[in-house]
Amino acid sequence: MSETAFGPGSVWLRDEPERPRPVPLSRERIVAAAATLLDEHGADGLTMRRLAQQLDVTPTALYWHVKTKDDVLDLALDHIFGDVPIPAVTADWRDDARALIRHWRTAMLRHPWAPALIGRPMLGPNVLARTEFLQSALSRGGLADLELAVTTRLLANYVIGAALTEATWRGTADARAQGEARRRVTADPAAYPTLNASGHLDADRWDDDILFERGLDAILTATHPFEPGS
Amino acid sequence: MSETAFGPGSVWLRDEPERPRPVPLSRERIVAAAATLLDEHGADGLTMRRLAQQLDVTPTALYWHVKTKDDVLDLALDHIFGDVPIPAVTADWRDDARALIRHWRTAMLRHPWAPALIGRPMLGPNVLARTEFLQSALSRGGLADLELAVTTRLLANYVIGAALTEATWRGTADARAQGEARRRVTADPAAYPTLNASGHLDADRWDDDILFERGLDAILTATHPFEPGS
DNA sequence: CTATCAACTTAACGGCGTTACATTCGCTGT
DNA sequence: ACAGCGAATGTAACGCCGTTAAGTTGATAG
Repeated sequence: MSETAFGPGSVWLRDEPERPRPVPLSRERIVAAAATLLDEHGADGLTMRRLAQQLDVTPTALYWHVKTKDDVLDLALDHIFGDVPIPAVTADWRDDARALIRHWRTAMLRHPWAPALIGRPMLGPNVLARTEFLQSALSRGGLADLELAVTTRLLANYVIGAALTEATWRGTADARAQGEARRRVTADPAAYPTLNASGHLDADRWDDDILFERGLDAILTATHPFEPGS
Repeated sequence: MSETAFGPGSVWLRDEPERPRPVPLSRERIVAAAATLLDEHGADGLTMRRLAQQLDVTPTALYWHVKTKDDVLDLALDHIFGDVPIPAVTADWRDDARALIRHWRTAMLRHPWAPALIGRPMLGPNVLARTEFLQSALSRGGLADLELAVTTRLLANYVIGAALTEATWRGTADARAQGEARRRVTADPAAYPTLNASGHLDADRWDDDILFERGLDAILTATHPFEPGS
């Protein structure tokens, strides 16, 4: 015993909090917590107050590390792009591009709040790194200048649109609206002949993964500048 | 004078409001006002209170015609799809599809808040009508079953993604972030060789309209089932 | 003339993002 | 050992938000 049994130095009598500030706050901790909250409660479930509570901190403390809530969202969006694996470079540039886009979509579907958040800059380091890989794969395939720009945008916009619509479709709340829309379509076959014939509103007529993959194939096979091997 | 000069019947002394309820409220008036407000003040600028004020009504009055604010957003989104002209059917199904998609993009860019609002059902009557036209054009081209579903989604996702990213890019606030991103990229040419070479962050290197059009061409020329004329 | 019911208002609740200001913590120089 | 100081967090509050419960009006029908 290094102190007298119940002297003022006894641990049990001191009322200081056990771990007053165990881990200091930081931008990264905030962003990680935000991403978790978004995964659990959706986009509307993220509030500064909840975020602070999750970090054992008052809401205002966040504003030391972050300027505004929109900043948190921007950072969270770029954060999850860190989950998109950058594939190894292979001999087939098309496979490389395909792999990246596939990973891209998968990551966004794993965090369904993310697609809806695009509509923000998308200029974070993680996004930039993925874009660099994509463009390098395409230019390895011989694309340059306008062709390169067109295809980059085509692929990026396709995966963004796909993730957005698929994430939307999977939202549980849609079930009712979806059913009502189908009823409206089937009720008026004259107005919607093709929609009825194709079963476009039958959610499970075609598998989303297959549809996406075939679309991706269509883009990439349409992309043939001069074949570098010829 | 049909009344005594200052009798109780004089118009000037009666304090009844001139036009107590000139135009009754209605779902359509609400949606139209919402769309206007969204155009003027952006997505964050639409408040039930502001909306009510614009309609000379108490905020709560809106809730008689509409269940929730999200309803207003859904309706406003479908509303602007009414602005997408449905092209006349021509001999070239590709031209038909192209025209619709073009109109689609134009409408969304005219209302930059709209792309960010997708991430909602998109099952309103106006959207359905446009989708019907698109699918009918494609099936006129000989597409069916899986091919039809793939191409429909490909086109829809492309235009959605394009509108979303373009509307984002044009947001004024991005100027700073955009500059900073470019600085980061140019500062580290080893990490972003292709991005630097291609000028992917130079916003005005390529015209958005041209990029979109070429991408659309790529999709449509890649789409050749059996040519119906052969 | 009164009953009904749709359409709107009054009042308020709880939660939100954000700010101005006070407080504490941890270090640095003496 | 301690003063001082800036970085990091807390307190309190402002104004706005979406939404609800309960009252009030105004036309219409019996």
